[in-house]
Amino acid sequence: MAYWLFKSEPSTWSWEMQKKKGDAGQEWDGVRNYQARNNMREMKIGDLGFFYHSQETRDVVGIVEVCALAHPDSTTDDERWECVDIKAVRDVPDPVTLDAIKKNPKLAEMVLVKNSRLSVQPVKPDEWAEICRMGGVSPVP
DNA sequence: GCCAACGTTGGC
DNA sequence: GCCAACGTTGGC
Repeated sequence: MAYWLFKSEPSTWSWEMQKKKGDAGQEWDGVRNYQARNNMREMKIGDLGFFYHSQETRDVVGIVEVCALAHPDSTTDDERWECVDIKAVRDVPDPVTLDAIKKNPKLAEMVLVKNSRLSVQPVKPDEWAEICRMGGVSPVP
């Protein structure tokens, strides 16, 4: 079981939109970055991820689960780009802001802090637990 | 809205 | 294979 973080601008694809998809899930399309794609290729069914809103509120607002392995991205004919499907699992009752993450020494090594531009990134188990604690959500759905 | 950081592209 | 130019992202 691995942990991840998915970043999205709410104006493009928000947590509300993701939740409306329910258990059907949604493909995480539009990624045009090799590192992000490679991360998606590593994902397994049942892996969990944070849903992070960039640009506007800059916070972790939800938890998602990988529900389809990497497959060709339906929004392009370019074979290089693949994506997984994810479904919303639950809200984070107390959204964890980037600010709070940066202030927490335990989270100083997070990719979110070190490489803010990577849109799909791995999260370490202890980072997962810490953010769940801060967000008031159980680390296991 | 600005700009730094980063990734990608393409000429050589 | 290098590197300059360019485009994009995302924090501020």
